[in-house]
Amino acid sequence: MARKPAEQSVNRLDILLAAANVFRRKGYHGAKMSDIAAEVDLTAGSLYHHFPDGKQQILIEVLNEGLDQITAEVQAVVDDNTLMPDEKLRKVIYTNILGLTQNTSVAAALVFETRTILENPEARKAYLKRRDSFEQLYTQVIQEGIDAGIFRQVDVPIFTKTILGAHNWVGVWYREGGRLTGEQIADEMSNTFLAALSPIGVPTAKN
Amino acid sequence: MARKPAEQSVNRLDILLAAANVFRRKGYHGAKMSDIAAEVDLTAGSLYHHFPDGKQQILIEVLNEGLDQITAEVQAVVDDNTLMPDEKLRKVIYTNILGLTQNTSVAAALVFETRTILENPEARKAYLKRRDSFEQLYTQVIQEGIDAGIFRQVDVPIFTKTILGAHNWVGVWYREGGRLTGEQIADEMSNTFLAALSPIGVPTAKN
DNA sequence: GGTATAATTAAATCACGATTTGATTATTTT
DNA sequence: AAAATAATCAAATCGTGATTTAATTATACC
Repeated sequence: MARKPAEQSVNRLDILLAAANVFRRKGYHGAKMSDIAAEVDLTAGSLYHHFPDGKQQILIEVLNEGLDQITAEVQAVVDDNTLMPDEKLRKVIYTNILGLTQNTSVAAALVFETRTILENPEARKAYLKRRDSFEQLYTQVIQEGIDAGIFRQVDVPIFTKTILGAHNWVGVWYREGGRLTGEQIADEMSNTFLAALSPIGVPTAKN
Repeated sequence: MARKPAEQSVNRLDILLAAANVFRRKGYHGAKMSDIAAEVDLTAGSLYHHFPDGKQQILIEVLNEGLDQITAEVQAVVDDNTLMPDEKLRKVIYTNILGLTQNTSVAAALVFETRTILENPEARKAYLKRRDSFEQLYTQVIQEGIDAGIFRQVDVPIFTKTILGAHNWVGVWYREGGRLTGEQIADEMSNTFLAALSPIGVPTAKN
């Protein structure tokens, strides 16, 4: 039954990537089906052969695939029990940022287009669940470090959102061929957050 | 000539605020002129009396006003020469975050809708200039601290974007009436970045 | 080679939403 | 209370863009 797909025809993944590119340039609502189609040398109507449920479904799959992939990469680090909390967090941040710089279109979609998917009641719940799981990876690692006395006592949810906000933004401003490589940026940012968690030298709030 | 505006009629600022609210809920492209109008008890057509140039002009003014206001608040702190670099940065961060939590609709627009304005060639240049000036406020304060030997030697542009990314994200997730007040969040986050700049306890990169 | 299925297209359809237009009502000025 | 101007509305207009449809071409399977 399941016949081998033809070699030259486009597949779902091609289309998702193309869509992510167009979304980055114009945003979801600004992206015409014909724009996405053109990106893979098709006509607008042809997309409905691959995605019968249309434009919104394409967005949903871009975000789900994108989030799942980055989650898997980070999860692998979290599951590595040979790492101390500080090394682990450093590697988590590094992995996360490198992932974003390697696929900026999807990274940007995860920042800018999530809101759109959240308006869809069915997709909403599933997506929020995924996103919470992802966020959990960070809270978990940070909490472990605090419990182990390696990190100072921060407000874990806020610190997590601080990291994630900084990360998200990388997907927006990073451009290949810029002053720094993805690796250098990932290094610098993991240094920053590790320093922020260092238990010594905590400044006292003056406000 | 300039007659006093009628007491009950809506003014431009009402409309800009209303638009920001709708933009937050639906995004610029998802926001109908009738949605914005309804928010101030008008019909879609009436908006053209106040904004002859239409929807995009409304967005442009929302972003310009919003950015100008937050810039002014931060600038005032930067100009205070009685502050040491670390106190100054703390206060800058605090002020910035508090500003965002106090007007989340505009804050969200500054994150999500900037891309739209950048597609408009005329508005683009002016807006980028404003945004650069704003970013400069941070790079300047951070650099001063490094030069004074109070901060460790970070990559200033990256550190700035790290801070700004974290800030931007506050405007997205913060909700009034949540676990923490805007002040508490501002405190926590300024602690984080001040700690990150602390010259002692710098962890060595292991990647 | 013939048949079933997949991939694609060109040309409708169809709704929606920004903007325009031509009144109508309110307010201010004198 | 006119006259002028501002604010508003209801009802067109008008283009655009997602989706549908019916046909055409390509590929896989036997």
